[in-house]
Amino acid sequence: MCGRFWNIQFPFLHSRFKTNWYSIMKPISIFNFHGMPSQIFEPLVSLSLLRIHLQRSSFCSAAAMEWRIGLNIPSANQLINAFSSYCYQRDLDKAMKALDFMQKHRIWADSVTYAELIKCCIARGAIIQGKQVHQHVFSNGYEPKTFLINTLVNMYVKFNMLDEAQALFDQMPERNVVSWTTMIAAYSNSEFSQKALEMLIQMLRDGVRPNMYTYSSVLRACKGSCNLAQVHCSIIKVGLESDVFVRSALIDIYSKWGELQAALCVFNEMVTGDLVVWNSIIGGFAQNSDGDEALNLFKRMKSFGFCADQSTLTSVLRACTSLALLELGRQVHVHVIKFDQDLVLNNALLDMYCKCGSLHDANCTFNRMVEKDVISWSTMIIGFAQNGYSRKALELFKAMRVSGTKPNYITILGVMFACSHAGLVEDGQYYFRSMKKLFGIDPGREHYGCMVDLLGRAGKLEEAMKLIHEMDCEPDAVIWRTLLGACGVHRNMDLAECAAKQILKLDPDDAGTYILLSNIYANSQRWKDVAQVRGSMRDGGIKKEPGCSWIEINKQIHAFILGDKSHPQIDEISSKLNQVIWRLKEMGYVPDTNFVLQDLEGEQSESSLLYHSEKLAIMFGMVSLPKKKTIRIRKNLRICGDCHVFAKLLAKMENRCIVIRDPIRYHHFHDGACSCGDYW
DNA sequence: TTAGGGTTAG
Repeated sequence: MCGRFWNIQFPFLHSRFKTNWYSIMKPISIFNFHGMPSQIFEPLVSLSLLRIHLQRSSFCSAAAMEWRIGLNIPSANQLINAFSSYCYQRDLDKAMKALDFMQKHRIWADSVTYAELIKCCIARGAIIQGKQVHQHVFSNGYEPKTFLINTLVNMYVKFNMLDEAQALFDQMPERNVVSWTTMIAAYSNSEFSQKALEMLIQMLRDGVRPNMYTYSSVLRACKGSCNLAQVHCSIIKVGLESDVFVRSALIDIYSKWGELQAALCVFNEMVTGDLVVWNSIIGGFAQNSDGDEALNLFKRMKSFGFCADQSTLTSVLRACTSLALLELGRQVHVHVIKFDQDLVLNNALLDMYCKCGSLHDANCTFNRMVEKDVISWSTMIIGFAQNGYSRKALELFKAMRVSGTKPNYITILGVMFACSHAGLVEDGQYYFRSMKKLFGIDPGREHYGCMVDLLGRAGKLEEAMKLIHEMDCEPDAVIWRTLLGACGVHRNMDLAECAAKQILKLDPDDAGTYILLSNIYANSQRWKDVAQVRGSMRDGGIKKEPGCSWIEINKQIHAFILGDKSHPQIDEISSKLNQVIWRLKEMGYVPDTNFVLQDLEGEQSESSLLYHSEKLAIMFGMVSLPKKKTIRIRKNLRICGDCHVFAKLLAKMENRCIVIRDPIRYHHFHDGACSCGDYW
């Protein structure tokens, strides 16, 4: 019992509810209504019976007992006190029974107690009870304080009942900064984020000064740099730019809009920050694929004495994922153990192992996870599919369905990716045709893209083209590029020209399209057309992105670019490469100069082919790592056919695994074969 | 005494 509630805090209760025999008698009928057996009302009921009922029965029956046996006479104060006690104990059922009693007898508690009850309703998702509290505090002319109405508005927001929240907000006789901020936060988190910005303007017009709570909420509603700049100016004007909540929200929103330099400026102005501000800036860089900077900031954070929490580690893992830093990722895993039950962190760990090509570690992590959600399952399915284990991906999808986890848009995309990369045309078509019926998911542009890939790879180019024309939405450059790639494989010149035309309409500077088209012409000996494509590229100043490969050795990342001889060990690497090629040629390796044509910027000779960046990176792995250690490479462009053959033969000759991650998928080379089954 | 910031899959 909370002593302070023994004092009547609302003097008007005396006038509304007089504690006399008449008023005490009234509850008796209520108690009977609640089902008390009539014999309980006999005056000679024993104390032990009372104890039993106090333990088993509701507040109302206990209060009735107390009154009947004359041990205690419940006054309005006592009833309010009991109600408060139930509210603070979060005993919702008893509190609601007491509330019902109070409602019938026009008794009101204080705002703080109702706020506690509302918190309890929110925590339990008890909408009906929450509405009863709302009705009670507005009944019989009672005028709740602004504080209490704010709490009710917040309750509707938490129940995702924005219309009810807005209606109550509109009825408020006066609104303070909390009232406005509650609604602004609600709209910022909703699909009506523009409304949050409109409310900020209305609030200022009403003469209510926004505070740090308001700004940290409204920032999330900013769409684009224009809104953001205006809100940022407003923050500076009211002198709130140094608040850590506002600062982290600013960093976060600038990062979300890709304005990392602006985010960094906000961060660098900080004199005393907290862990969340550090997490905001690290997360910002990690999410914008700048893993290097994210890791640098993480090092700085540690030098300032901050300890990483689950959010920090999640971003650090994401940085490792984008850079394919398996060894560093493994070190982070040691710290993840501290937060073993954190689902989001475990999902990030799982993704790191998948994207770093270590499926064994990924599978162990997945199997150890106590809690799995749709992201965990999707990550593992996509991980299997991208690493060339399509059958395992489909088996896991079946297990997911058995587990009862509902697949979503991305899960189905992963399943279709598995089908397209394993040539499982019938399975892919089945999932595509039945996804709406089986899972309630409408096929989106990406699903169509997977189907075009599936049909195109299988040589069903006309069917792929037909599907593009059947799409509900406009096909984008990615879909046309997929078709163009398939036309290259199956040498369909007419369709290739049509697809290339569509891509260049949508993305006129796409170097990849010019190169693909040029290769298709070259493979058919159409040299005039090859020259025309190259001329267009030259005239348009369009340059191919240079091929680059990265390898992690002793926590250092080494980058290799075709023709770049700046690496300090380049002589050793070149010498090793020449030895290896000589030995491979003895095994029957013949450089496939068809692929020289892909490299329009480089020398068109066998030597340029032999110095493709992944070959250099593999050689550096060979001279730097222990003999049996897997060599893991990440590269920015798709692997060419010659490097693919080279890696397969080398893996067999050296009896070691080589893993190459390209922008689309992974190649695990082992014993003369690749996990992609030469189908990529 | 009500309102606020950072983390996961294509």
